[in-house]
Amino acid sequence: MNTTQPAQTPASPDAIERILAAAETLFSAQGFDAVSMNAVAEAAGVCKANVFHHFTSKNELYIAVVRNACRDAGQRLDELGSDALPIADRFTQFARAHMQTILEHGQVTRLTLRELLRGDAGHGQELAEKVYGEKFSRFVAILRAGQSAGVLRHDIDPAVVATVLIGADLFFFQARDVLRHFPDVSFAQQPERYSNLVADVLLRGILPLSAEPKKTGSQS
Amino acid sequence: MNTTQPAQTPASPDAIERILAAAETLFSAQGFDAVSMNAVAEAAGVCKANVFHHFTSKNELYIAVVRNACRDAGQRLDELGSDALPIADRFTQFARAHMQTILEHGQVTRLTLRELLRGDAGHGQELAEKVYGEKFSRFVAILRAGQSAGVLRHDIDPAVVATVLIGADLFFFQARDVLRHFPDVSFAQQPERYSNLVADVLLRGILPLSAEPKKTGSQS
DNA sequence: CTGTTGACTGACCGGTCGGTCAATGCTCTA
DNA sequence: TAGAGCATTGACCGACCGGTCAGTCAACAG
Repeated sequence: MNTTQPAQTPASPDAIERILAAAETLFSAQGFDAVSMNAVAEAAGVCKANVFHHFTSKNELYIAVVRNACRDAGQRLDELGSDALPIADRFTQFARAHMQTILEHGQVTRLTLRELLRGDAGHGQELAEKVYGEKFSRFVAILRAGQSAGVLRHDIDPAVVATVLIGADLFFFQARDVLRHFPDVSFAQQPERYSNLVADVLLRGILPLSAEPKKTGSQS
Repeated sequence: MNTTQPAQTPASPDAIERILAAAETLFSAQGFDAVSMNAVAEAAGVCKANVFHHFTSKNELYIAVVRNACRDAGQRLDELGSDALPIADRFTQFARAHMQTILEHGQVTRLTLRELLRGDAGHGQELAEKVYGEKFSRFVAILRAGQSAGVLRHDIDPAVVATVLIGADLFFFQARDVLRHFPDVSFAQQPERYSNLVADVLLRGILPLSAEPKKTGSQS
């Protein structure tokens, strides 16, 4: 007789989640090598041997953390449907959503960047490919649709645009604290404003394009 | 009586350089924590104690490596003078030079990116600020000059353009191996072509800007 | 020759690492 | 009540870590 759950394992799933949460925090903050299993266990409030009971090795725990963390990321990107909007607004909207996702899931972002920097055997590199590949393909598809509709230049590579946008956002995320000290930078602490500025540059370029169109408004 | 140098230390500077070179290779490839002083010593062909004889601690060795490595980077950027060239060509030239610098000094780039990802106490963060700040300011100055000359849009933030370009290049550098597996990406192994494409997008934007200007050539 | 200096080494230190293992609960079944 | 099954634990292991130390050796100075 149980309320709802059989409670066969009174604290075990709780422990697993606590371990994963603690490991995610520590790994994203300090990196793989700098985090000891003892530290994970202590932060999770369990014994170290218990961590090894649930996860075969440190590597498996790390992979589980990455996998678990990536699952939640990149969902906000789905809210940008609204095919009715003009392409420029959709683009700006996507840029802003992407930046928001990066900032809100800072731990996952850091984790992924660390994984990118490893590149050794490709532990979670497959993860990065899968997760980022999803975002990437979706964004490229939007751009391609814009090209087909004639509202985007035909002679650009959508994948380049996507790469530039993602790179610009990730670099902003990584280098905020450094950029803050550059005298030319005024947006280091205003990610939303940065997103808008980036989207503007990517949309219209930096050349006045023969005759400067002045303020053309947004569209049509 | 000596030729030129007293040669008081016949092999010592050689050893120091070998240690620094080995440490740079290892640190950039595996990161700070994953590299042991024993590995550095072995790769340098000296005893571990000798490494500690020349460098007080592992941290000091790491800082020396970063400092030594950063000194050489960012020199190729000086060759982009040629004020006579039109702004579009200068921009493309800078973008290509920046990418070349990143790729040629791959170890330093990786080292700097790792340093960015740490962010803790800011060991080499000052280094990153100094080195990257130099490139950054120089590039921003070029863009500002272009604005003053009226050949660049006035309503853009040059620092944003610089950030986007640097971020796009660094992300390309980090994620080449991942991007290679994306079906939409055709430039993962052609950094020069990627540079040109990025420069083109940044210069002209992705919007056709009312009437598509067709192939405008490079410049009047 | 003797004395000094500094590069260099092998052996070693305390400590921490990832990982193992036997034993102890605790819950559910019968 | 007996016991199967799993979560949990403390004690423990060998390996390796960053760092130290006493001492060797070659090159100079006097």
